[in-house]
Amino acid sequence: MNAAAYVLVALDIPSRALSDPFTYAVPSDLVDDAVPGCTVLVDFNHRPALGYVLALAVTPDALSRRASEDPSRTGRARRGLDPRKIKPISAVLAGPACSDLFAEISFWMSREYVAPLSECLRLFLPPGGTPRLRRRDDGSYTLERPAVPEAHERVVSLTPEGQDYVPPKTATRQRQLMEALACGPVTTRELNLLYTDLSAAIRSLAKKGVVRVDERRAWRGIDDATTLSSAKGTAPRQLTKGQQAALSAIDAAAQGGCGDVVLIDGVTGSGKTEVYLSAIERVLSRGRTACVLVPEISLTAQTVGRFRSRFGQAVAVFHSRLSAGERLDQWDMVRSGVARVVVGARSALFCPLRDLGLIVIDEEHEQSYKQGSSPRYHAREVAAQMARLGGFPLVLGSATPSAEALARCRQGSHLGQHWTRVEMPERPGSAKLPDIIVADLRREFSGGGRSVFSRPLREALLEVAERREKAVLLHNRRGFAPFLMCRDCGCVPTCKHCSTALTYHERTHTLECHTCGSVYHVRPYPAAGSACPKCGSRYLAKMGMGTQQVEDALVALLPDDVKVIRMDADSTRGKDAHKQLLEEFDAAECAVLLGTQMIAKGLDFPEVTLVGVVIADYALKMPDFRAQERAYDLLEQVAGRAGRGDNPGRVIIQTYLPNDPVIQAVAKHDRALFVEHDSRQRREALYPPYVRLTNVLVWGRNEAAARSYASELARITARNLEMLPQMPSSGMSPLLMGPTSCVIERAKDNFRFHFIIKSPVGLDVSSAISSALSEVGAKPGINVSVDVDAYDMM
DNA sequence: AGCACGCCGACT
DNA sequence: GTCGGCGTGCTC
Repeated sequence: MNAAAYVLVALDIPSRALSDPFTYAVPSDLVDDAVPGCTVLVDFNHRPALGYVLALAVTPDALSRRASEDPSRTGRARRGLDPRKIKPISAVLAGPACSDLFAEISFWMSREYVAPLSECLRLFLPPGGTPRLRRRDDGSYTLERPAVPEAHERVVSLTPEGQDYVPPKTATRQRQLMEALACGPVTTRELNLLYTDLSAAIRSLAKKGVVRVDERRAWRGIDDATTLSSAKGTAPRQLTKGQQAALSAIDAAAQGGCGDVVLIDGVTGSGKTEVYLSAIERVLSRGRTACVLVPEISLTAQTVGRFRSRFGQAVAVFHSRLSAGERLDQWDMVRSGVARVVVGARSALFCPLRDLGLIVIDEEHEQSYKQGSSPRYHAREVAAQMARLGGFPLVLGSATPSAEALARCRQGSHLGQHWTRVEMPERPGSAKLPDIIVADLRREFSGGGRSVFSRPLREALLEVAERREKAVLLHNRRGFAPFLMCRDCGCVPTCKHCSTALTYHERTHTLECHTCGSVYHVRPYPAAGSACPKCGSRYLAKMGMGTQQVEDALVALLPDDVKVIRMDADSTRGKDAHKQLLEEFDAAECAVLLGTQMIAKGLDFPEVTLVGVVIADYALKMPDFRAQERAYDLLEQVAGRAGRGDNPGRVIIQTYLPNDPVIQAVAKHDRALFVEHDSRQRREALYPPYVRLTNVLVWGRNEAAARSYASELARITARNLEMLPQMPSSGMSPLLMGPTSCVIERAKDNFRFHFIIKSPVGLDVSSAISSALSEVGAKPGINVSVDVDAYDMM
């Protein structure tokens, strides 16, 4: 017997100060249950605490050595642990529920992203399914068990003896039941859909031994429509050259066993999904499992359907719209091994797949792969780490790869992994690239045009109406919202608690703060009573355009028989609203789909002959070094919606900046033009991927305290950065800028300060910040958030 | 995180 | 003389 007497436990207390695991002894009666990944109750500092078992050992030394061996730990070396201090674990509360890599990946994430270990571990836990400890007012603790119950269903089947049973002539219900069971077992739920209450018949036939009823675990979250029609989709007979090249690159990476990365750089419609499916097929045939990440926005029934029709029952799906019960069941499908392929958003990376053999990240450049709250990880980086540890390939796919991925492929390797780019240029079938017309709004304006639509777009829309075709109109509101401005003094109303400009909501006549949610009632000019908060002028007027306003202009322009469908965050709030609106657009004879970026991704309607971009400039002129990349991606994607059928289609982009390189590159179908422009700018201004960029945010109610904490933290961090072994080959030393107040200076009555670190790739910024944090120490009322490889720096 | 220990002011 | 404020420090 090799019973482990000791375990390494990570406490479920989210504090950076408690990110080191603790050693506990295992009483002999718990030896069988205390396995890695299980939840335990321990006594910690004379009070109960929850923890997760990370590793087992026969002696306590083995565990402490493991922790101190870690070369990245910069604190003073862990002294030998006094064996008398070791306490036993009190109980095992839940079984192991984790993917194989959970302990190593949590450690890595905790260090890399300067996050509490327990926050990283929680990502791996069953959704809403672990016990929690609650402290009551009297100081005692109570254990809360998971609130989401498992679902079961009952299956009725014919017994061997019951095959030939003939019900009495008068027993209609029994005959119906026998009829239904003739082609195999049926669930009681299905019987209730087809017939009226058969429960009495089931009961009496079960008593006679003709049928039997089995209860089994039900998997909520599987769309019946897609599984019932699971006519297995098969691979196309012939793959394109590009697809074959991509597959052999993936094979080579799998053979290598070093966790190499393959970037599939293929235009929209070049068949990337087919490459994923084929690669997954090979992984499954080797008895391993696969995980596919898709941006939340394109996680539609269409996408999931492709996987389910190929792999049927074996596919679990994770996205934000699942209910708690559905989420738990999908998760259990993975844990129990029923599902061997997972398709989901960012967090699907952490579901309990065993023998993971492949990770695919589709639309690799998408921002949504970066988590916006602690631990602020990037799914691409976590996946790369998993691939490295598991020795399996990571496949990235994109039509507009991120600058980061392109740079690593150009380099050939990154942090010990090979990065290979495979190009898939061809668009199968007859589909041709659409013509792109840039409509110069400056000229429109000076010519007296005050309409939402320029002449070319107006005419094109009318032609679509006349020819009974379809059009897609993009109105991107990200980073831009309608606001009020005083025409006399130029003042823009801002939130009392936050310094953000308030957005104007026409329907409710309210100004809303999108940082804290405050609502102010106001009416703009020409309503009576409109007034500027500063100078009192009546001319407080609306600026910018909401989707509503574009919709109104569209309805006014087009004849009544053209259907106008608006799709944005507001109109897709309901459960299936997204799907319903798309179906409506599909069914219409002649229609215009007007929407925000959600319409740019993944929809495939061959009858669309016109794509219009109402104004491209909001996306371009954001104060963010990635704005150009995002704008290019958005325009490219939306342009790809045209010309999917036989008609090549037209794209019209309205802009005040017709000479901008991004617009030019899109218009000329020349990505190289954009990549060259963007990478030159990034290199010159020292932005990723040429450096790593880390944002450290400090906030608190007391302005002076927050400011001085930020400068102290910055000072110590700068000192630590200098102490790190430098990287002369990079040609730069780390740079710390700030601290300064944030773009959003105040939020929810907190004052916000931040500093930014630009460091050579490969330098351990995280440890410099970590040790600065523990040196400066926590201060009540002051919060710190560290964002390594930050995306949002407002 | 949370709680104990500890060292200085205003109270029965 | 004690009660209690919350500033460091430790928890396997």
